[in-house]
Amino acid sequence: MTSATDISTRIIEAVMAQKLAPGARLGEQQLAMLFDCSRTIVREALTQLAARGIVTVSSRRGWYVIEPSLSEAREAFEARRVIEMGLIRCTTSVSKAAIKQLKSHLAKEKAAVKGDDIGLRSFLLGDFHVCLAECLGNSLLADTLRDFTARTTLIAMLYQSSHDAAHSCAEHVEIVAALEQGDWARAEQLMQTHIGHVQAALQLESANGDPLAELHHALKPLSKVRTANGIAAQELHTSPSRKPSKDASTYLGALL
Amino acid sequence: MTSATDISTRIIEAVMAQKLAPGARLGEQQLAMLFDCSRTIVREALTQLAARGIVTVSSRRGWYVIEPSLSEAREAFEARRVIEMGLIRCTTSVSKAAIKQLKSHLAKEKAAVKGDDIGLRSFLLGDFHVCLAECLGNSLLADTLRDFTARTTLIAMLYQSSHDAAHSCAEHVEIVAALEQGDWARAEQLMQTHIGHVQAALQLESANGDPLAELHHALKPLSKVRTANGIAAQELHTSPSRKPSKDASTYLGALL
DNA sequence: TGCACAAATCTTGTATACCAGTGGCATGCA
DNA sequence: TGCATGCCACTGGTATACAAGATTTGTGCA
Repeated sequence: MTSATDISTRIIEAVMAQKLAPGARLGEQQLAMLFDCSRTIVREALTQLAARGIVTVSSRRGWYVIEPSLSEAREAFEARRVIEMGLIRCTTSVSKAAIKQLKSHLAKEKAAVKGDDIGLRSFLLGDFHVCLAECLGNSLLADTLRDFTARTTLIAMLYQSSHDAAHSCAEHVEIVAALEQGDWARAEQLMQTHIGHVQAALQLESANGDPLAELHHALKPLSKVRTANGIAAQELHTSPSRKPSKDASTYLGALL
Repeated sequence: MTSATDISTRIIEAVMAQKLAPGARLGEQQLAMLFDCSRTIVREALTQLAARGIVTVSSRRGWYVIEPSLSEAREAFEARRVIEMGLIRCTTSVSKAAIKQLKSHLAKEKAAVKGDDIGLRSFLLGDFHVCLAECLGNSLLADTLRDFTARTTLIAMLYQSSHDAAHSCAEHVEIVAALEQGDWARAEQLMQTHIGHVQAALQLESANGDPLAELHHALKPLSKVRTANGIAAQELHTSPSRKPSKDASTYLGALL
């Protein structure tokens, strides 16, 4: 038995951990088995996520993790830039406790970057930004940022991000250092370039002026796309076997 | 028969039109009758709105329009400031069509300010900001802003805004003029002061250092609070008569 | 062999039945 | 009269049954 919020939280976390790829199917029945609850609860969770822009429902076909278009990708990055830079710009002071919490987060990030849990690494790199917003004293924007970060994570998966985790982490460290010194202007500038780096690592430009490029990329064999990040994409995208076993853990395992 | 999205849209609009006050009760059964659908659909709509932070559910008691606390109010205004100013700051050009659309919106605003439909006036004054975000090319932030604007509208109702509609509208006109001239810095500055004015019109400060002031205000008779805006609060807050008639239109009429 | 059509199956959409917690009201006792 | 307690009505919480659309599979014909 699980609550709807638990399920939606788990799905968001799985997305941030790159364990659920764009386009992944989220069958109501499958989730109900997986979380040992009725479809009603699953539906509630998926409805929440749809309102937050993480999943969409295709009528009588199923629920799917969103696959942001190029323009949506651009908007998502712009939105993050606006919020995160604006948040720093509006900051006048950061408490000791907040700095401590951020540093604690950075420690976790560093450990994850050294370790081999790619999911955890991806999650923490994204969660830093949520944590930052929270520490800067605006949980409303933090919640919004969580959704947007999940979005950009999906975009990164979809558009083959070549971004380096260690580099990202190092930039996070610099940002926190600037905040600790009270150098807001520098922190803002660092955030600007940081998000720029993340965005630049995508292959968004390929479609500029060439409407076929997107299609071309979309039709690439999945194995090529995903193994670069060391994630077994097949497992994510494959639909359940025709006669699904009662053991739901055989698929959607990313959520457990 | 109505879809869940229709219902949630209607509720958001009612909030922006100040036709649903903070704390207003949204009974599932009542809404189901009002919109001629089952509780399932209503529940879906309310779940969406809860995810967007417009309503909350009190277990086994009912759904209620949120009543933002002082700190939530502060966060909401900061969030709006961050997003709207950031959006203007990131703007490099505004299309002719966008300016035209904004001017069309301003015309509607002016008409509403002169007219006597207070609901429409309130809605349009808030919708301007959503429209602006849309025209600046970010519908993701526009959607976010819709929720935040609804939030600040509720805050304005809760904390007795003394804000003047005509003044607000005039400021909107100035902002669009600055955008048309390509004077982003000025537009940003105008937006800053505009949101500042809206926020300053609230009685948020009263509670600074005096924890009783909030309680004191909260316990004021509602009629005092609301009639200043010319809205019959009783109608909004009054619970249905003990033996509710089948005719749902007797209450929650704000939604029709 | 290839294609069109039909049936079966799977999946979501919606309504409803039933359960459980909350609050109000009446009753009875001090 | 004032207060505590127990009952009842009401409201949301959850599961489930059934309907309806989409997709896939199977079959027969050219």
